[in-house]
Amino acid sequence: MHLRSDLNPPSVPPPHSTARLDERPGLPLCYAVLMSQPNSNPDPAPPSGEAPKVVMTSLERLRHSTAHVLATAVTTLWPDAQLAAGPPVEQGFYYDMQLAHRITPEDFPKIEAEMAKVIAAKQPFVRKVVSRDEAMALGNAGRLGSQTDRAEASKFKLDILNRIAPDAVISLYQNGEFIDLCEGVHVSDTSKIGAFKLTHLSSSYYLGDEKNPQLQRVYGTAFASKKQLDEHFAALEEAKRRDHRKLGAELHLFQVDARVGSGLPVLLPKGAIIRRELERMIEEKLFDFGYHPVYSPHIGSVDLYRTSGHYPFYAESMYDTLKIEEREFLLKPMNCPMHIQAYASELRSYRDLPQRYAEFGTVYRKEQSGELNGLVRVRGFTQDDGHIFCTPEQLEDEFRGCLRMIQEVMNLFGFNTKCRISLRDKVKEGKYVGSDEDWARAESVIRKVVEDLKLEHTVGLGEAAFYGPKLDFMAYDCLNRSWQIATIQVDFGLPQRFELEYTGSDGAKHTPVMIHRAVFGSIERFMGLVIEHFAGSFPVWLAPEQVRVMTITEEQIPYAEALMAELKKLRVRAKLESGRDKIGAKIRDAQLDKVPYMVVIGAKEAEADKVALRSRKAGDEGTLPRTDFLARLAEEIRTRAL
RNA sequence: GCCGGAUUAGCUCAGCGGUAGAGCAACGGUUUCGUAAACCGUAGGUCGCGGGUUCGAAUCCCGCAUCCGGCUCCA
Repeated sequence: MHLRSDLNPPSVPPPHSTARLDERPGLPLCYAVLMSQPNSNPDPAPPSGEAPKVVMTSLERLRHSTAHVLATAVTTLWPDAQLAAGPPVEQGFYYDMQLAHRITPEDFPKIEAEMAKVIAAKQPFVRKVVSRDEAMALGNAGRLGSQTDRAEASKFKLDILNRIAPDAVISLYQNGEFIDLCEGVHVSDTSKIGAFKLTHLSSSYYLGDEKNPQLQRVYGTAFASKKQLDEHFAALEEAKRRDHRKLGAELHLFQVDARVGSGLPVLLPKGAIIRRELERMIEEKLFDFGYHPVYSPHIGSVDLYRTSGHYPFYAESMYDTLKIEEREFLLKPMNCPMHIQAYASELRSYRDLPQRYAEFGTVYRKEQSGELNGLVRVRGFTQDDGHIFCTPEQLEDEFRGCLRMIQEVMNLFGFNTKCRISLRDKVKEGKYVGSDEDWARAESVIRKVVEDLKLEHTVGLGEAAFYGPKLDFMAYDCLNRSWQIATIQVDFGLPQRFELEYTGSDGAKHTPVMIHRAVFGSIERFMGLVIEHFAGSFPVWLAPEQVRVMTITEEQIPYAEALMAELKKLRVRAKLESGRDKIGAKIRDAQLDKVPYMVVIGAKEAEADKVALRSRKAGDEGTLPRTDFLARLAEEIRTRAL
């Protein structure tokens, strides 16, 4: 399980529901597009013949058209290019293509110059509805996604054509000599594209399938005006400033060092404080919600995971087994089988249920090197994992309890998470275990609770765990990439596989139901997202250094030290700065270290038993009695105020 | 893992075929000062690692490592 939160700087467009896409993941993307999108309301498509059905915002439309302009430029420069898909995406657009020339960033000016010509030519986008046969004929002549007939057929376009529903309307869009198989929608002509820029390159697999050919993907972005384009890049720069990897180094929170290993972060003292505070907060919630803490080891018999089904389901992302006296052990990839053993440690009666177990369980997974990312995607991480064993009758209430706990925690941070019901995709045979009835029962509980609470959500087909459906919560990083954080998973399967039982009021043996749940998901990931959410300016309860006391001259050191002693008694993390720097310099240092409260002690304060308070947020707050300050501070920490 | 890019002092970066540079930080000294930078000085780098080309490589070429952006994966 993995999760993200809403940390967007105001200037970056907020994430947006991807419900349409999620609901129909089987669709071959492109042909047209359908994706998420920034801004506002969809504009109606311009009327032209049989109007396209695609719904797009004006910005998406502009970007989709820019993707066609990119394709036009590319096919001018490299007529052999085979185009695949070119949709708008959250930050701009891309076009996937296959061509002999390897495009590099050095090619961008050349391509952009060619695009500028197309835009200057004011080429109209002309929509034409054609029969399947007409489209096939053009594809076979290499004419789709190109400017001329070619020796080689338009292979990807033909493939897409074959995937389009038999009764679908097939449309082409043409600008200049460039014709593309495309569902629409487009701006009226290329001159409507105000400002654009190619941004980066990557590769992609055709239709997103690893088994398909690898394509070159060119990304760009476009806006109606140069001003908006500039603002977009300025906002991106701003967003990068809150990158947890950058802040992690600047604020000495953590380090990922090759000498330890990729994806294996070491939390430095200041980062460790944040993690401890997060854990303490969760521990209080666990107590409130009636959980029993348990502890389990870092390795366990591979048989445990054979029984659960994790092995060999995920064998390729587990580390190799360790052999100890002829028995095989796994570096723990999941905590649940161990918690299951805790449940099975004694006979259970229905009177004992629900049993709720929780642990900060560290697990290790062989993540692909290209996926590693600071604290948010690592190879060893700690789940704030919990497992609830209950009767089927208790399931719904327990599920609600999990949801409430997640909401309480998210509210503490002001996180704005997105919620997704993750279901299995029945097409993917062999990816799941358990009976259809159990899957249906589990899904209905999730849907019922989500609907009762009117929780805004999307549906992710194929996102379920192999043993059951789940409700996942996503948060967003500084670049608006989504990460899974909290999750609640309903599982009828594992209790059966492990033959768990409880004695019912009827005296007969029954199988309990399990809920797997996590609030942070991965503590490391959550920390990374918290860092970005607050841009390193943590609320007092989380701040590694909560108060910095600074003196104007040496005269005030005794008073300042007495204050430090009091702070220590209150378990406030404070540091005394009594050096010979000017107060301006001391304040600047504290401000750069993002210390929430700065206390300035000069002769006047020492004399009157007061403190001159400066907050990171509001600046100089004037003087107040020492005791008032201490009371305010303690209260803010106790309530975990934002 | 795949495609592309990057890697120069603790940090941010300049240098791009001819003896390694700046600012900040660090360290030493001077300054006792009221809300975001006092002054002077010192030290600090086998230019990611390994090979190659060259009279000569931080600069060019080839491998590898790590990081960054995507892709794929994500119990």
